[in-house]
Amino acid sequence: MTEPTNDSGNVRVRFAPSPTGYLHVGGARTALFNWLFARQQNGTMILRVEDTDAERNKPELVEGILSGLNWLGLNWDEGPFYQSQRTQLYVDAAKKCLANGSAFLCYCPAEKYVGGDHAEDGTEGGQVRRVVRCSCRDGIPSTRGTRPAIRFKVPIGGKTTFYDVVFGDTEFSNDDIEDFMLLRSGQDNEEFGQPMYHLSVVVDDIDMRITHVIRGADHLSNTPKQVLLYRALEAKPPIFAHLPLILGPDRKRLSKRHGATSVSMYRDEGFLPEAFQNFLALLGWAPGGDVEFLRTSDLIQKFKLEGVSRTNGVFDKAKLEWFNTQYLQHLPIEDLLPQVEQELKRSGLWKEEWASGSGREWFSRTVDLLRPRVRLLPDFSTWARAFFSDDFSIDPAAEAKFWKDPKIPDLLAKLAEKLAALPEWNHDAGDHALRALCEAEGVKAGLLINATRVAIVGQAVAPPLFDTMVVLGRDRVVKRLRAAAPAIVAKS
RNA sequence: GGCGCUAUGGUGCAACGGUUAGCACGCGGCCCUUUCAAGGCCGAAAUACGGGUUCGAUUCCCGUUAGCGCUACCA
Repeated sequence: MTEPTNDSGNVRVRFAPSPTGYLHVGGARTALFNWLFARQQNGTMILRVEDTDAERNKPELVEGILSGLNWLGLNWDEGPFYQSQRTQLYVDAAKKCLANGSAFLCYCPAEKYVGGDHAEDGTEGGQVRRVVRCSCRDGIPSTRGTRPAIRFKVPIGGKTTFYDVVFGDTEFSNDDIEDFMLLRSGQDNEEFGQPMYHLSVVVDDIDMRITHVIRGADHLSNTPKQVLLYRALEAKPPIFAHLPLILGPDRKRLSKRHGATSVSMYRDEGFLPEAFQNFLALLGWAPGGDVEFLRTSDLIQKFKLEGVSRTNGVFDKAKLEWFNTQYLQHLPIEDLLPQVEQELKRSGLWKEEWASGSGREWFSRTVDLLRPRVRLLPDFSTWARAFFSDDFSIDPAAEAKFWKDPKIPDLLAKLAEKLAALPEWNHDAGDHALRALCEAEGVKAGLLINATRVAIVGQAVAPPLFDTMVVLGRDRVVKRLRAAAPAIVAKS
């Protein structure tokens, strides 16, 4: 995945995370939409790490971002490329702008250009300073003896327009665009310092022949600057598609305050990647119509940039959980098995005999029996532990709920012997045996059914009893029943 | 402050000039029942506000309001 490959399709897209944090939900959705579009168009997906800011960049985070993408099944065809290793390209481009008059050497102190949220110091007569046109752009250095930075020389007057697949034709007045920084001023012996975002993005998108820039709508207002840069570098701008932002329940931009915002947290909680993908795809996009359960292949087939919403959306964890249960319940069993296998390996309950043959069949039947009641993958190791291990404990709440009746120990003991003597072992045989016993003892079948469930799986909640007994096998069931009776007596 | 974007139930989407405004999550109720889920049925719940345009506006235009974004020698 590191070597550039020749592209068969002509669509080329990229996902360009900055390693200043983990892969968050919004980034994952951007990556997903790029990926869906690339795969559908038979195009090329490029991964580019935007690590030009040496101070904020944390190289160790790259690995987490890549593994998050891998977990979601979002693979790439070229890269990862690192901008920190491509500095010369950006410097050359900036100098080209300088040479053709579309950029200038700026000697102003940084504070002069500060605006917006950072404008406390830049206030002038109560007015917040915004667009700055300093004298440097006309070749008159504002300050002597300082090292210059390179700024883009935004045209005076006129408009910059571009087409966005999601937001349509968009235009900005050039007079509203500040002369943005291309290259920082140099430190020590450097001629110039680090390249800035707009420069490196545009240079790379040109160099990598990106055809569609699919990214968060927070970049919509940045786009005219980049369009101006494309022109200055004599390149044709790509097609833009800006995606609405993902917000927390309080309608603020999703952040750590909202709990889990990193995709790795969802992986660790035990969500199925395909369910997560399905959920994410439907946040800001819909195929039209009422279908919601869309597997990866469906998404690839139906995805359309034109169908992307322009409205910011709230991340709704309850809906994500619903998607997960849908996948747990409706996935072809063979697609679910490997995930459960992985979970059992993680928790140390896995046995090699379940890997193939009759063991695999048993494993498949058991998972199939369990899955309507599972919400997250780890439930297989915790709630359903008794299905995979003899080392399990009786849930105190289940005990309190279903072992109250003083007749229970005796009934369980009798049931054990009755089951042990059964000529055959299947659902109906167990059913009949239990009901016959209850009739003879004059108790309701429900009483013993519930008590038996607790005895053999340790839980108040489990699959239907007689199916559970079949899956567990006669030996286990009888053994657990025999153990339960004296245990109850001992406690009371 | 300036510029930009957005506005359908609590949430995610649908309806892209004509529907009793649809679906899903969540919520409430009922059914099923061997626990708990699942499933089935039913219910409460929305076009931000004000003007236009039109025979007719959720849909097109303008304004207001609100939210978000950008406004860094961050990305």
